[in-house]
Amino acid sequence: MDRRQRKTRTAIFRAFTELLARESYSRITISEIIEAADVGRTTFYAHFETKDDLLRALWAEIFAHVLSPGPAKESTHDFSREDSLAGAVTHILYHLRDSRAYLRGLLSEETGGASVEYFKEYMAALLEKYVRNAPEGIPEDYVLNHMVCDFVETVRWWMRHPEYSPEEICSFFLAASSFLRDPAGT
Amino acid sequence: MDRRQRKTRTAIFRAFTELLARESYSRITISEIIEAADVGRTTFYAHFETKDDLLRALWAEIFAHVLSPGPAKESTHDFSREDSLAGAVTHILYHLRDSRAYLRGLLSEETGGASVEYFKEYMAALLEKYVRNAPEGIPEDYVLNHMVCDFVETVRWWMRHPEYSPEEICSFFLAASSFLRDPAGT
DNA sequence: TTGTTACCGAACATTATGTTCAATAACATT
DNA sequence: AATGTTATTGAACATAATGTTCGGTAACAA
Repeated sequence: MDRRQRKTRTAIFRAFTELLARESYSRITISEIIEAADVGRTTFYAHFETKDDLLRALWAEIFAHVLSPGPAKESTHDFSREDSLAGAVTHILYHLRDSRAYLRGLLSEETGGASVEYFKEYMAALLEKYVRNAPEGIPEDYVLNHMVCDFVETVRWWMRHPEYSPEEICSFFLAASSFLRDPAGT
Repeated sequence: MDRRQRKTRTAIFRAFTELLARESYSRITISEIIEAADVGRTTFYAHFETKDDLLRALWAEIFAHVLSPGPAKESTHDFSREDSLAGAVTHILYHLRDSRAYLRGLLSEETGGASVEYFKEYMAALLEKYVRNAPEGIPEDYVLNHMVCDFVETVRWWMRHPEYSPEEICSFFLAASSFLRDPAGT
């Protein structure tokens, strides 16, 4: 990729996340982003079609990091057995904590539903395989939807109570999610 | 209240809900509402400060109906013991079903978070007294928040699967909500 | 060196919000 | 029925944000 393109792209992302740390997504205007990133209006639209497109790209970047391969190269934590439910959830929570400065702006109540929906899509893909033991007669997609919503809401709650550790938050989530069963056996 | 005021107010509500049956809240413009209600621009702003204000008023109206007093005058259903959890939840679901035509537009994913937040506020007040048996060490507000989110998500799911009855939906919700305990004993 | 590509900024069209104001019609009161 | 009050109207206006167009400039890759 052209060095110029890379520069503008990161400048826009940096400006966007800095703004998200201070106000919620829906209140941020493209003009604000342009000014903060110090790029021309035309340039922004050369990279992203809409503000929503930028949002989608940001979520993709967050989860690209969460799902990054390699034997747990991140320094902040290390779980040898991330195929366990608690391990996987805690792993995700650690990564989300790295983004906490602007994650609040992404999940705030005033934020339009779009942002939360992107989050849900990624989480649905991650949690799907852990959904087990749905009581008889309850539709499967209801259960998955439920679990994803629970996780999102848990993270949202966490943003308002940052004093808890990823492990504690994980335990709250697991305690509240009666349908989630660990296929590996805890 | 002045008959003219009443007329415009109901005209605006009617236009608003009709539009909500077709598109989600965030996509509806005030100009659309004005045109559909066939009232002057100035008149709209004489009644509501913003579109959000109209939204708040609509939610208030919905729950005014849900919470309407009297010994179950509604014809669609009758529960003599609505102090039971299942009874209360089913009661609410019946009322929400009456609004299903536009409720989907109010809870749709594209809708800004505001609408869902109003819903949550009312539901938190209604469900609060049923929250029981939170596991040791889990904050109470986390649990309540969780339950409310679960209910909202349940209703949202219901809008996409209208073939289920309020009783069935109630059973799904109760099965998924491990923290909710009926103080009356079922 | 040369052709390509990205960036810039200013101008412009478009759309939606919210306000102002003078005229008109509906209302309540006596 | 007359009168003062209040609601509605429509047009005009200010403001703000989105998204596009275009000619010029600078960075890039060969």
